[in-house]
Amino acid sequence: MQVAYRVPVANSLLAALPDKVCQSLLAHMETITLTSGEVLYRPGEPIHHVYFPTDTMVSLLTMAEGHQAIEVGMVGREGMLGIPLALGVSESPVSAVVQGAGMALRMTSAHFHKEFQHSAQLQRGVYRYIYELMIQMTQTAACNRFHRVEARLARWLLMTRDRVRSDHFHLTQDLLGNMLGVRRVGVTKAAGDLRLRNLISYNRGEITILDGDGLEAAACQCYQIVKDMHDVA
Amino acid sequence: MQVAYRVPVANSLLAALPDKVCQSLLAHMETITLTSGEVLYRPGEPIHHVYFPTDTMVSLLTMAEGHQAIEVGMVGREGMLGIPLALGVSESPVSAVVQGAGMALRMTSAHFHKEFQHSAQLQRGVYRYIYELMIQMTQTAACNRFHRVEARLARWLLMTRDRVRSDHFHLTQDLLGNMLGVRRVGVTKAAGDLRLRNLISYNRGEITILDGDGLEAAACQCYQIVKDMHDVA
DNA sequence: CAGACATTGTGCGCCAGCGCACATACAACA
DNA sequence: TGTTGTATGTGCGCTGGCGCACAATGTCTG
Repeated sequence: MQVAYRVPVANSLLAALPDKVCQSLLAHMETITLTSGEVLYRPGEPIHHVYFPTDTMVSLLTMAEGHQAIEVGMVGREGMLGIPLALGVSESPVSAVVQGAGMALRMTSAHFHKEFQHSAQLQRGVYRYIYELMIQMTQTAACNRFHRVEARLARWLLMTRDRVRSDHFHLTQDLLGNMLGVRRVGVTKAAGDLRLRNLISYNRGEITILDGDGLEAAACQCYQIVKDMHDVA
Repeated sequence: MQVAYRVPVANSLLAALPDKVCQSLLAHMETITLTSGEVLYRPGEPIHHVYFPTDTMVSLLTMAEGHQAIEVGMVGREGMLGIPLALGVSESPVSAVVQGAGMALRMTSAHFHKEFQHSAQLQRGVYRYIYELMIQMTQTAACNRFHRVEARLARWLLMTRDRVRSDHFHLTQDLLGNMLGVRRVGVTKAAGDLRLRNLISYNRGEITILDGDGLEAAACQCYQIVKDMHDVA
């Protein structure tokens, strides 16, 4: 007789599912390592896999006419990539770019579709997550419009920390500029300021959060708003 | 014997449903007149009704710390209000404010929930719409970040026209400022410019689009992007 | 070790939009 | 007819972020 003990799953969307459902999903999944800069989806292209990050972070990016990209959402251990499938669409409207290298579970679209049809619990979890992602997106939209670069940078670093579960990650200022929708130089200035205040350190893409509380104080409230939402969830 | 002829439904989300499903929904709906400025949802408050606009337009707004609101989405005859219900959540994350006075069909949350559970077609339609709304939101987010007030104003007017199905509507510059996330004075300037170019006319809140094509030229491409998406849909 | 490249730092002029304050114009109503 | 309130127009100084250009590092590789 088999002992059914629960393997701790590092992705909280999966972990929240009943044991049976979760095991059934895991049976069709593989663990893969995502590397920084990897592009999981491109706008308009079909989705081949869904991903459940465990200790990595993936940015959702939109382009704007003649401009660089801008981040509209962030997916980590609290969520999944490939939600259009749950909405009956098989292509991604946004780019998905891996920011923090790390691990994720993945599964083919076909398998996901099958599991999704068969499990009301999975549906519930995914739909709930879509709701949360929409809140994150709208909050991000307002934030991108109103708040200063320094506060947005602080928020971004904190949100990334929460998803990657580490105070240290690799990311150049150039890429950060793309996330925040500002010039690289704008990041240089904002980051330099945060460093002066001993909140972070960085060197050639190696960023470390030194003072999380201080960074929270420097960030806009958008950080707390999105964080609270996920906690309550 | 009853003659089952098809009543033309002015809401395209409903109209796309099979006759039977559509009739079943209509049986539980009432037609109401929405007046400009009416608030249908407030963030965090429970959703009592879902709405299917026919010739009105409703703005979805988010607040940002210490700032005015900003529009993150726009719902007209192509969609519905109350999508959180379809995602298993009974409260709205955003404000929903009526911009263009007009008619809508509405139905209680309880009835909608029942119908939604029983009709796979309705689910398909609504989920598809959620997907489209997400695209609109992300595009709006990028647009709000990058494009100039004048282009965004032009886009807003065009999108409103498409939803209200009229070249003329009532809206003060002050309210427009809230939509676009800029000062009222910013709207005065941008609108004055559009007027100088004979693209629009306005007087104490009465706005008329004089030259739709010219306005499209003045708008950012975001207009076309979102429009194309709905057409293809 | 030298060269190529990637990353970060700095300076400078520019401008869209902000905040504030005030002026005008029109409408409604007493 | 005057008063009050709403809507629009204008002016002014300020600033955050932009675009551009160049300098100064650190890293990798041949």
